[in-house]
Amino acid sequence: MSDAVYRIQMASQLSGVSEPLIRAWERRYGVLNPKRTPGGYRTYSDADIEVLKRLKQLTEEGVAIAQAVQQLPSIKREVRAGARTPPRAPEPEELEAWHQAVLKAAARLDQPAIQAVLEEASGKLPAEVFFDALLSPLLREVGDRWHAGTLTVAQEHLVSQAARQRMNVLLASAPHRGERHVVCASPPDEEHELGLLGAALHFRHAGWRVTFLGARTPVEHLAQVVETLRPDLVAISVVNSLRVRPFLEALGAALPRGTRTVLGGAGITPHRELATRLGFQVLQQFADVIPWIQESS
Amino acid sequence: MSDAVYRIQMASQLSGVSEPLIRAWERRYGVLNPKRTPGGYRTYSDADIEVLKRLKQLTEEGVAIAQAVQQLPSIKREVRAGARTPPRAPEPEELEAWHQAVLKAAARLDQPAIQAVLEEASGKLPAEVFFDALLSPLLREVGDRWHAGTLTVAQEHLVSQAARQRMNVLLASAPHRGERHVVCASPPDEEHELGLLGAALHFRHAGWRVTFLGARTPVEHLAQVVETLRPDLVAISVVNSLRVRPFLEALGAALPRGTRTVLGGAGITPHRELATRLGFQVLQQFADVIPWIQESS
DNA sequence: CGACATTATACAAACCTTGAACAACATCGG
DNA sequence: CCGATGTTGTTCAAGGTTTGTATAATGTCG
Repeated sequence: MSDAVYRIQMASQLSGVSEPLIRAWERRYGVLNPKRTPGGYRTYSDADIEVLKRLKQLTEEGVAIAQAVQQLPSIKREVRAGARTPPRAPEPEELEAWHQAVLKAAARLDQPAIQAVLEEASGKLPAEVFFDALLSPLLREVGDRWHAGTLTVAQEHLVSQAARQRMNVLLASAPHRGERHVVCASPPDEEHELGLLGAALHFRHAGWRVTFLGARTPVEHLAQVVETLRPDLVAISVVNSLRVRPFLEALGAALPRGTRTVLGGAGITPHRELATRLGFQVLQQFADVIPWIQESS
Repeated sequence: MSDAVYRIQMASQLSGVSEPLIRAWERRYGVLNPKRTPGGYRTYSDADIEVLKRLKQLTEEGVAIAQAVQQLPSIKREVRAGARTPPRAPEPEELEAWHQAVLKAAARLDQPAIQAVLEEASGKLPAEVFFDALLSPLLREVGDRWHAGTLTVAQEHLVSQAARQRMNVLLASAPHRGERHVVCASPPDEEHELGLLGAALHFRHAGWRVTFLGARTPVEHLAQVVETLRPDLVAISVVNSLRVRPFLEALGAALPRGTRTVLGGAGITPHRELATRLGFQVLQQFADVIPWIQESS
């Protein structure tokens, strides 16, 4: 509550709640009592933004705003608890401990132990933070070590198998409903599914309806789904697929005109130009969906 | 948690009871006394939703609503205790209803609906029964229909994707530790993972420690794991792998002498003889692990 | 001055409520 | 077997509530 730094326009952009609506909520339900400048301008703090985000999420899940507001005390408690740890690195020591514990268990090929650590961590962290701050760096390191030869294929697979399983659990328990609809998929010969799972998780928590087709999706399959469901967005993750070029061309031909499509993952970088020419949007990493999700259509 | 947050529309969606019926039940039998907003709108809590779900289940089983209502006190006690409905033998009609519901949702390409049905079923049935009596036949039918051309590739994938996700959730929440240790895997070019997941689930519930390597396991990977962990058993599922023969030969060469190995799945049948000669045990279907699990010691 | 905010009022779409009626079905006495 | 009666889920219309957005007139900031 100390630093009230954002004006209403910025608060609106950061939270995804429209300006008039923020004022309406304040007037009608007394949500937030933003400090005012001498001239009467509202100023919002980071905590205020979080509250707004949470309220928006609740309404998108089908809870009426009037009822959502009644939960304000618990929401604020949540926010305060979440704010105690910096959003970037929640408890760096604990994260590092989990990180090392997984690597140790992997060295022993002890899958139950890997799963146990991931389960503990995913229980103590918000799902998205779990993915962004622990799982994602962990798998990057495991991949690097594998390339460097200090980790065997078995160890690498064991970790990614456990990670995939945990992500499936998180995804299944994430909110389901949403106005906007995204279809998540990867090329037919793509083996890595985790980036896509991470993206799907972010979308769900941002209030999207997610249809998850998974890695190794035939173009024909994807086209059928898009044609029938007409999603607002198609999100495609490319990591180690080898046939990106034919895939992109087939995709361009198969998708209905005007389908908004975003591509992400390490594997897309070499084909950025082709993808752009075909009308796709390209992200450097799939982590970059995060800001993109907020941007409204 | 007595927060009454859902309006009647949401309560209807979440419980599966139609809006007018919720009101009718309230009017006629005094079921639930939802709080009201100042304007008179009903608001329901999570516990209310559970009660509605339970009532719906009872009526669908043939219990008259008037009778079901008399059980309300015990229902509410159940809900308050958070107790799941006691596991019971799968009712053929209910199974059939779920079965059809999934097929219908698949026809609409409605993945959230598929997931919802599977989630409901897996909550009401013991995990193994859920797999054996619902998921397994369901996927066989979906596969058949796909071959027959009455189901598109998209619909088939959507169902198996949702099934895989649900199985991952079940597997993650199954008991972890055990005396005997089994490693579950499939050939490097195997695409179907569900049979393997089912087997893993059975093993876990039978008290085994399971190391789950998943579909598409390189032989090298499997060999490393077996060599290090020295499991009591290696279980391998083969469904639509095309290179079974080289896989089996590589496996025979790579696994340590005396590794007890069991092979199952539709894809193994043509190679039964070779497998037996190499010292592997062959099951007709992977469902046959079930007696096998118990038998061994 | 231009971009941005403020308040107050208004409005339409989506949503909910009540009460009554209705159709389908079972049960029971004749 | 028939019709009467009760149960149960659904449908409809009229009228109120909630909620996001729009407008106008005015003020603040850099």
